[in-house]
Amino acid sequence: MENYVNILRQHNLKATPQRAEITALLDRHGHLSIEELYELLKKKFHSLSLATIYKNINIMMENSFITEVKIPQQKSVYELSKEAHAHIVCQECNAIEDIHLNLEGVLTQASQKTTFHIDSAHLVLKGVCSTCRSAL
Amino acid sequence: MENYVNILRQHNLKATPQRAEITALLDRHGHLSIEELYELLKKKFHSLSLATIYKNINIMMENSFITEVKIPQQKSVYELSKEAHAHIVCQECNAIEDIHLNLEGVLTQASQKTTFHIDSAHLVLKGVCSTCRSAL
DNA sequence: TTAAATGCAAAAAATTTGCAGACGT
DNA sequence: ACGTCTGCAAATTTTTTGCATTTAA
Repeated sequence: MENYVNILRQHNLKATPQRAEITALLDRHGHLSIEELYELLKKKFHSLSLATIYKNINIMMENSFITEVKIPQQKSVYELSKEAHAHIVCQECNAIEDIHLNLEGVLTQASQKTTFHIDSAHLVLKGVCSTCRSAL
Repeated sequence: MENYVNILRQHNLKATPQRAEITALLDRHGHLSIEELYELLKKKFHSLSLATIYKNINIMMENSFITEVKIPQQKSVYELSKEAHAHIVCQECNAIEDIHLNLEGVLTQASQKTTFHIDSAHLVLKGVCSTCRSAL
């Protein structure tokens, strides 16, 4: 947990216990929605306010400490910022996995087909995870 | 406009004037947010209710007539459903362009790196359009 | 010690619902 | 004529804000 305190400070965020726990939860779970975070945080901080979560999510995003992942047909989830990567989401159980892909090919294609200068790519794949697939 | 009436009916939607106009606006503008739609619709239907927009957006999505496009750091926009394609968004002026890309390469990569069975891909590119670029 | 964070309550914004009257088919 | 849609008002849900108190540094 001392770990999380340091990484918070590196992002110019005061290391409060609530923030350390948010960090720990995101680290452990990978991706969590606001309500999921709230439910989990409340176990440790009984008097926790939703407002605190929103304020922290917002400042953590401003400081590029966490990133929002917008997923078609679902609520947004948040993750600790890391190098660019894609996501794959299970349509059955909503499990989310990070997946590192080489997008050079598509980015080259894209630059040829548009007059935009491209800065970043956000890719979300939808499918069915192996657990759900074997359960069918 | 007769056109829009037909395409609405093909999707099992009663062709009301409000719906025809929503269709026309999406067809003309490509991508619109809820508030943009509301502002534009109000010009034609002074007594229009936001509730009507929400109800229509929802039923149109259920009937796969329109599709929501979720964009990082911005409000969602809606478009008439068409064959799968990616989007490129200007960070300066929020302009959105459709872009058809061949994703075979990444999908192949992805299937090799995950145990998920992949059904669809949602790709949003971020960058700067040529107009904004020359304005810098 | 001081600026910033928390928690609470209230406010604002976004979305949904219920219902009476109007309208599409 | 029937079932659905619209518009309005009210209800929910989601997110933000203000302020007194606490707390990290």
